[in-house]
Amino acid sequence: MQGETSAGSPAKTGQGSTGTLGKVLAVLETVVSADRPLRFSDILVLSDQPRGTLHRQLSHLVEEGMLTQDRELRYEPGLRLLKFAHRSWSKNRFRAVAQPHLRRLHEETGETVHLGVLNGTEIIYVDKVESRQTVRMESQIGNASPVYCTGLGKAALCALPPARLAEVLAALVFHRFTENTHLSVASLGSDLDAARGRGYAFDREEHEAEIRCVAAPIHDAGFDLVAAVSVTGPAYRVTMEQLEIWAAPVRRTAVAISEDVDIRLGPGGRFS
Amino acid sequence: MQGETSAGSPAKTGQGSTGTLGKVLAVLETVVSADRPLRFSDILVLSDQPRGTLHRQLSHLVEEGMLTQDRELRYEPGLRLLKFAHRSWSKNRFRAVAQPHLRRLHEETGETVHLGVLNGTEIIYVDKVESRQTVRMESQIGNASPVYCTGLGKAALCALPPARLAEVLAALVFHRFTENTHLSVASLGSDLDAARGRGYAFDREEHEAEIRCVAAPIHDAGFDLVAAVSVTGPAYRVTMEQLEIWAAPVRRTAVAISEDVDIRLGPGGRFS
DNA sequence: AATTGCATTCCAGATAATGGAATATGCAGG
DNA sequence: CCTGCATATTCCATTATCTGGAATGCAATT
Repeated sequence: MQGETSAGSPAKTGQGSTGTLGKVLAVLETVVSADRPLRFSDILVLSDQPRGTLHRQLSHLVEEGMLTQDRELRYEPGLRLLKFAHRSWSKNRFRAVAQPHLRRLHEETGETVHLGVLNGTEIIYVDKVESRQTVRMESQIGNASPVYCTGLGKAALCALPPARLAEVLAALVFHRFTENTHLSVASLGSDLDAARGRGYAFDREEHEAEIRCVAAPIHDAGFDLVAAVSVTGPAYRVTMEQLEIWAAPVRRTAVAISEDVDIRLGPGGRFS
Repeated sequence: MQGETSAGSPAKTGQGSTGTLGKVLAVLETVVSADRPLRFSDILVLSDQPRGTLHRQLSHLVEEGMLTQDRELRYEPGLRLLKFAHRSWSKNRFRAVAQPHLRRLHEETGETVHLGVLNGTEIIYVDKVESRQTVRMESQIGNASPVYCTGLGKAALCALPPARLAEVLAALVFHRFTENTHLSVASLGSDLDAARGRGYAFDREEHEAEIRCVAAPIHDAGFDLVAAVSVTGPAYRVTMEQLEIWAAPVRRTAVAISEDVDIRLGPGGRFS
């Protein structure tokens, strides 16, 4: 009953079990995911709803502040989403527990540290610590990336019990981001086996060219929460040798967070 | 038809015109606003829905990833909210246009700079620049504060055409945050008149003790977007005299952003 | 075993969502 | 000024979905 919620692929989310809510959220997701404001007819093509229905759904979303309309009638994400997210983020207990550990890891390595939570076939970035004060949420927080091409994603998969891993693997849809991106379960699988053996996973410019990282898995006692920490940097500065050196502190951090989660959040103290 | 959407008071949001969506979002807001995970019966008391209905709504929200349930059956905000917000924030065109101006203002003053958008009777923090790398979204981004006790809020109200100002004032519900908080429309009104005259508003420890700020209004040509910039700091370091000095650069920044919005986003180029 | 305090499920009836078709609106070019 | 085209918006009979009071399930507690 709580298996494959996730909101996996960008395509169709609410198949029907959530009634009208699923459909409306699918529409919302369509608009929010778009990289430009969409007009009614754009959305009509992207969604599989009939005209009248879609129009009412959009009106309701606007009226509720989840979407806004500009003067040219195009739809854009609304401010209420930000409001929701702020609360959701600032009260996330898992993040709060992990934060001091991330800080420490950042001090040891000097590079950007990320914390991501496994959500279906995606990793959602929940926190980050970086030196340059380019800063802010802009970068990553809330961003969702595929599991198969990120250090965080692969590390998280390593922590997963076999049955659940199989589910995730079966649900993957591969997309080539760089020339190193895994494009098959076979290829990904052997990488995962190696990572599981070592206790940490690499991202060898698989998601973005010139970016590398090491990541280690985090999980709570019941595997309700599966996550990962990573240290990331530009290829010119961060060699594979360097990553091997950082692997130890990254693992240590991951273990420390895992322990803290079980202690501080207690049994049944999920995250957010 | 687009008047008092807003989601004003924390109490009851969806009155019915948005059908079932409004009710579900009200439930979501209840859970997300709470400062601790809520059990079913807690929510039952807070919402005015009957048992069966509420239970189904919560199930649907969980299934869609908007909420999560921990092992003790308590409900917490889900990760999908973060995902939505990231996109909503990172694509916000108004924020992108304003950012360089905020940076410049921060360099001039050395204190924290905020950007907020008026939304009903609240100001929603959309961006911020600060020196200390305490950093990140944690602080404010996405946070919603009342208009009547914040510099940003009062500045934004100054920009409002009389008719719309009256609407907002009529909808206010006052709450005392400090001993300086305005508690009546009369008191707020004369403060606003003074601010309008000067071109900038103060927050004299009205929202939080020991915190002061100066803020100036921003708006686009059609008043579809009403916002404000501010410089904020701790009272021991930031005197009222200091604020008077910063008023000029703050106003300049506000004007520059207003102009940029009309140029760069063009007519009908709303924000988000 | 009985009780209490929950969460969860049921199902007939009420209501709001549906969706195809008609209408309105805005903007070209004739 | 009219006409045609491409949009967005509204209508309304049908029906799927939501509603909500009451019954049931499930664990702790006494």
